[in-house]
Amino acid sequence: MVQESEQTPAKAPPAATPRIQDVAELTGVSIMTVSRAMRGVEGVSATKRAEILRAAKRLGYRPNRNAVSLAASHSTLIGISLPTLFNEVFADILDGMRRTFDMAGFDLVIDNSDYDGQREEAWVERMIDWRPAGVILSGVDHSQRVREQLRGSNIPTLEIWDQQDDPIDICVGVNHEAAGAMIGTHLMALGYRRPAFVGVEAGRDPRAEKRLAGLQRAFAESGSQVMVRRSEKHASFEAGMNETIVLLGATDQRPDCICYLNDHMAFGGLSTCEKFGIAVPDGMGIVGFNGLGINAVLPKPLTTVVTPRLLMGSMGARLLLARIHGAKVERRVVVPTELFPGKTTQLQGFIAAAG
Amino acid sequence: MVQESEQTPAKAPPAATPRIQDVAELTGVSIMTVSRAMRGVEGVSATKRAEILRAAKRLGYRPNRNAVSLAASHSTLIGISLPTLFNEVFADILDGMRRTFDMAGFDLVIDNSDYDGQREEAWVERMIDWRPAGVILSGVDHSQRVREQLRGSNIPTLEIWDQQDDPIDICVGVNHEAAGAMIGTHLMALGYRRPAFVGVEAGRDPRAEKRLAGLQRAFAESGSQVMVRRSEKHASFEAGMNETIVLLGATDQRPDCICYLNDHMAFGGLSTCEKFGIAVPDGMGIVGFNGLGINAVLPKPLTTVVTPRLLMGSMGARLLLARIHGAKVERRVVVPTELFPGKTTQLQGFIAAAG
DNA sequence: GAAATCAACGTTAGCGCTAACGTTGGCGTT
DNA sequence: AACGCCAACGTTAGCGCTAACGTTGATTTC
Repeated sequence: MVQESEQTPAKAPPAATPRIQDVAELTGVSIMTVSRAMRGVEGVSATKRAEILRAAKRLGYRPNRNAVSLAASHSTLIGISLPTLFNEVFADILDGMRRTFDMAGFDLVIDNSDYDGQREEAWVERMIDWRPAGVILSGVDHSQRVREQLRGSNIPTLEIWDQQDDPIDICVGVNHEAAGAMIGTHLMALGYRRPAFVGVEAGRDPRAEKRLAGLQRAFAESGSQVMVRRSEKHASFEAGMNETIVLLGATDQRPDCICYLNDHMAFGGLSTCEKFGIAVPDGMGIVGFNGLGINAVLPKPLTTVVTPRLLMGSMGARLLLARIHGAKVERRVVVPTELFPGKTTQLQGFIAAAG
Repeated sequence: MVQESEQTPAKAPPAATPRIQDVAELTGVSIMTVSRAMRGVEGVSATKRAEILRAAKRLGYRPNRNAVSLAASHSTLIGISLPTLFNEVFADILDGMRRTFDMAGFDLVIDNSDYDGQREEAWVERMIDWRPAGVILSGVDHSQRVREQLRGSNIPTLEIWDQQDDPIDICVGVNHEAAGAMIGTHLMALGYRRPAFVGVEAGRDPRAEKRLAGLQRAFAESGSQVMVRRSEKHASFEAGMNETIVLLGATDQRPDCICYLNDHMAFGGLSTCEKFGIAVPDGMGIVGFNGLGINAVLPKPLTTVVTPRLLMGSMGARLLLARIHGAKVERRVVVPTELFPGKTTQLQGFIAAAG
């Protein structure tokens, strides 16, 4: 009989989580009006909007994001791939971006690739399956496939921390080659002639390689070769110590200054020199990179290059947001770096003793 | 005329991204069969499955995760809230979990709360809107609202790094109070009687407070009070230096040993002591926490408590996965810690010189 | 050899929302 | 008074997939 369906109102199985329908019924409007009210788009009178919002709050209604994402054909997720999380640089960049995305209502899906291109490639592919509002990659060195996939799917993409003329979409970063050259020029002016560089295995950190290239270019002017040591481990205090020990052991051609991949490594190098009784900066110049927090309290602050990581993060985030909202934005933003002359290099030029 | 619709086949607007429908048409089966084949569930012959998979690959078809999430009433996202990312402990825990979730096809939505309960609360609420497969929180100290929301929404929840009898759902962690007591007992056995503790502001790190409580409980047996210094900054090398300087300045009641919130702080303390000409361990005992990487290469390794962070991460991840798949699992797992006697505390008991 | 069984599929009905378009009634215009 | 216009709603048709329940034909059972 027809009665049955009336006796058992099919509409409301005691739903645990309220749906938009429930709010609509409670307020006596259509679900479309609720949708409009919730999203804050126009087409609802102020009175009704307030009423709907009150009802939603009373029911504890919150839009199901999966449904929103499907209906809107894109999610409010932002995918972000970093090489590693245990690194002050990326932690700072992330921190700079977080607030901006948070306030705009986006959630971050984070992955760390361990500096592995394959992993990044696989992750980008999976990320696209979420139809994210945007994707953020670190650096500008990505496989052709990654570039194609992101461009093809038309997802706003930000490359951060490094930069180039032809980014996938937009980029905000430091000119690493120039930063390296800046260090080299500075060291040459101070009279250093036997430079060394301590980094990690080639390919593990493309930005560091660019800085090395800049360093080499600068020193080439005085005909100086840059000795290069690459650690197989992370760019840490420990690795800095180990590689420095090796460099100090080269008695025939011991360098007169060492540039490190970052401040942590440089601090390890500084400690090693002091432990071995080598005076810094008189017997050895030490240069770090990034201007990390640790440098502010070291008894002997490192000569380093300060990178504006928080700024880069927030700027990148705002740019990507603008891009997501369809605004025309700069494709390439180069943020400035600054050389900080610490106490681990000479104060002024000196004549290097012949090797 | 009716012809129109036939002349313009409405089925295929030159879709950029292929849908399940496209694969179905290409293979000549229903979309349901494609769905089954893609997900690897039974109900498809091996031949047809292979054929479908080949077609999907050829078209570059990948399921839209938003649609999957909506249809399945839950997503393959795992929300994870950490107090901070710039911290080896949480980076390690995250690292331990990552692989497991990665292989199982889950993506991580990460947030860092900056040790702010309000932020965590807001994030949990927003996270639930994604109907995530699971949620991971750090520690066991959460607001009542967070507990209710997660329990009410029936989302598998893992609390990690700390533990208690009544977790929201399941927990995997260290017994911090016991670890603190272990340190205290050890120090007392070595003859130390004027202990100090260096941490951060109360409430910022509940785990550290529990360790302090354990330390106090142990030392109470010998009637010793624990001097407490709290930094307003992060628990870093720098903060360790600063607070140690203050403690060393207390000439009337200078402590004979200092326990730090973590190894980084302890290293800062060690450096400070050496800088001030205070012999370690003879003039001062130094104890860290966690057994971080840095300790492996320090010339004078710290006495510390080693926490199995990677293990905790992978164990937690596997447990949560099992929970997600409906298995009955332990609600509470306490992972063991180990005291590592370094060279920053006495090797055996000594009679403390009277203050 | 008829009924029962079971892989291997297909059909139907949504998941919970939004885009796009349709409707209504009040107000100004000439 | 007839018309146009425009807020302020409602209706319709999906977004792309899966759960649950058919259907079918070949194989098994006694």
